[in-house]
Amino acid sequence: MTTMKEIAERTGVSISTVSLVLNKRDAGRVKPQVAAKVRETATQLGYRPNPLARSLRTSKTSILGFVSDEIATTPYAGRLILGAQDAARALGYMILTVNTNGEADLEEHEISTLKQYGVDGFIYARMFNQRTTVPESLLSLPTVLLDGTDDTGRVPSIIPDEEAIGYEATRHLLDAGCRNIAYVGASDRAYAADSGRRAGYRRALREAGLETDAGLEVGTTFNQPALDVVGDLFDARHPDGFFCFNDARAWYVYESAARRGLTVGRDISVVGVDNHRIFAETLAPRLTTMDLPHYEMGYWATLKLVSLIERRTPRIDLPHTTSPLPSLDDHDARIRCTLIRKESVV
Amino acid sequence: MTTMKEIAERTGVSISTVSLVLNKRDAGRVKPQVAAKVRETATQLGYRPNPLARSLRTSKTSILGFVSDEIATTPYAGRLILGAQDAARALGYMILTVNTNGEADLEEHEISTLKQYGVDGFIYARMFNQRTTVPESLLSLPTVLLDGTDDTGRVPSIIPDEEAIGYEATRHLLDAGCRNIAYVGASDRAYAADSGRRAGYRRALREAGLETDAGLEVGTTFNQPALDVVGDLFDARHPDGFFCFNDARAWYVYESAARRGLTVGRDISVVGVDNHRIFAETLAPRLTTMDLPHYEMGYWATLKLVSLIERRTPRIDLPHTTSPLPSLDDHDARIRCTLIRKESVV
DNA sequence: TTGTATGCGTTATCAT
DNA sequence: ATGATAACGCATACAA
Repeated sequence: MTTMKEIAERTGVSISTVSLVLNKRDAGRVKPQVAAKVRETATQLGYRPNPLARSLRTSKTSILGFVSDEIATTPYAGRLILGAQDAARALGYMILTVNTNGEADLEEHEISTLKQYGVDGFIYARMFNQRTTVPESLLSLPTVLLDGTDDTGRVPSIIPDEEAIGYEATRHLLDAGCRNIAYVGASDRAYAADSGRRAGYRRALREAGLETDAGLEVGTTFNQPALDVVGDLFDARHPDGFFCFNDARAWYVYESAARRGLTVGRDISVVGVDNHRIFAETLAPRLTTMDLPHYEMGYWATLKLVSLIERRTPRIDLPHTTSPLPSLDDHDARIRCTLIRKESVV
Repeated sequence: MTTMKEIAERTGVSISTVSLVLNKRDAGRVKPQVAAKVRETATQLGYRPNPLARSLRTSKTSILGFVSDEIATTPYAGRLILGAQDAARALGYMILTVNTNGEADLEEHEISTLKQYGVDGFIYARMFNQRTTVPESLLSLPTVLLDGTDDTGRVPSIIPDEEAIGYEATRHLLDAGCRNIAYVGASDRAYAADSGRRAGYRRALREAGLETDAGLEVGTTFNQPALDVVGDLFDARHPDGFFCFNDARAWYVYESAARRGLTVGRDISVVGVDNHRIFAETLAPRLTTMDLPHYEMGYWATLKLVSLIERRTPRIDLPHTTSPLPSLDDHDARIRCTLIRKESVV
């Protein structure tokens, strides 16, 4: 690791001068020839500043703390983190990831450890959109809530536009010709996204001139009880289209259909929000799935956080994305889910 | 953030004394009463050392670099990271995670950034056990390969004991009474685990006095081609038991069985290695799955790395685990997969 | 037994 | 236009 001192010695100037040049603070303060020489030897020696020493002086580490409760249990957590890290790299930041295993005291401990390491701000991430109380201990630093809905509205948050998701999914089924469309949701109230998606589903039906009907809306848990609920829905209402809260629910529809001799993609249409990605390998192309824009959400959370930290809006270029981008100035940025794979709805 | 300086002032001693006491270097060097007073005010003020300042002095950051290629694409990556982080926390380390998106030059850039931040060592992680060449640039620091097999054998690695997995899975089927057991593997040669599991499968058959038979071993890709291969296997050999490389493969068996009027758990037995965890929510309890010990692997990788860094074997206490633990002294630690959920084999 | 001095790599103030 | 110098928080050899 080459230091400013070495550059100073090789160039025959003082460390101060090197610092000035390398921090681009030489506007009419250092002779251009000297500056050029400094820069030259710097690149020649492969100089990279020591962020730790710098932060000792500036109390600014360019490190972001990423606090999440259950990194391990959901597969798409990775995309959240990936997006956050890509944005961080683009903006010159690193991310220190920490998980709390859902334990409050461990969470406090990890947060204070992160503060010790001098993080410049926090991303507080949930793994699905749920009502969340941001820990008091975070509020002393810039904080962004990711994939969660803040109870108190004190911190900005990045969440999927659940209503739009429900609307788009249902429109997709309507466009495919379905007229008797069911909603298979989550009965567990922890899934805050359920009500938004259901609302979007209803709006799409109303706009199409169809009646909403509570009998076509069910909520399930898992396994046999879920199969029972969906089976009853099949037998009582004979829907021709299903909007499923996630792919676990879609599977129950698929299974119930099979047991009745119906084929998804021919006799009935199914759109599911994909959480697990297993269907990309198995059921496709018989099922229409919508990807939640986790990558984009992670990316935008970092962008938002950095704009808070630096009190300026960073230049934006989000790679590989199809989602419409929210405004960084919104307190709560809702990201729409637009990616629909495997067009196979009848 | 309270500093040593503040403690020194409050206690009426010098910073050096405070440093000595707080680093437990006061063995007959500082008067016990003074030491006690220092410790008292330290806890009273809630002193936590500044790791960045310390590392500037010691060039030892207590930060580990975690380099992985595709954090996002596999769901169990999270468990690898979780295990690594839990171990890191227990040992007083933090983990700086970085992902390379499979791009070699990005990888080099991230590694050098990690070095800038002064990481004490690297965990180079793959997301499934595959042949891997560890980048040259890592070798200047202690490095452990996680869930990958090193080509050159230069760095220690933590991998699943694939042969044991294949053996245990097959034994499980044998114990359930199966006598005509098929292996549904992965045809893509990138899956290095395939050959080990197949070998374990064969050993279990031989030990049970059964013939191995290439006609009972297939390899699949995905979707319709996979369904075709498994369907042919059903029709040609009528197996009564299936050991499946992963749960995607298990699904093809499940689907093929259903199409032939056979029920898993009654007419045939299936053991699959669980990668995606979706089956816990859907197919269970009809399918027997084996969990890969990703959490433990992450944990052990960190433990191994820290023992390399500190040149001593850290105290060990792995929480919440059922896997037999490998010796830290082994160059390549193989971790057995022992967790079998949902006992439902006929 | 305790304190002083120095340096880690950087930034920033103030002379020159 | 450039260079000493101090300071950030901590660790340590050396002095007292």
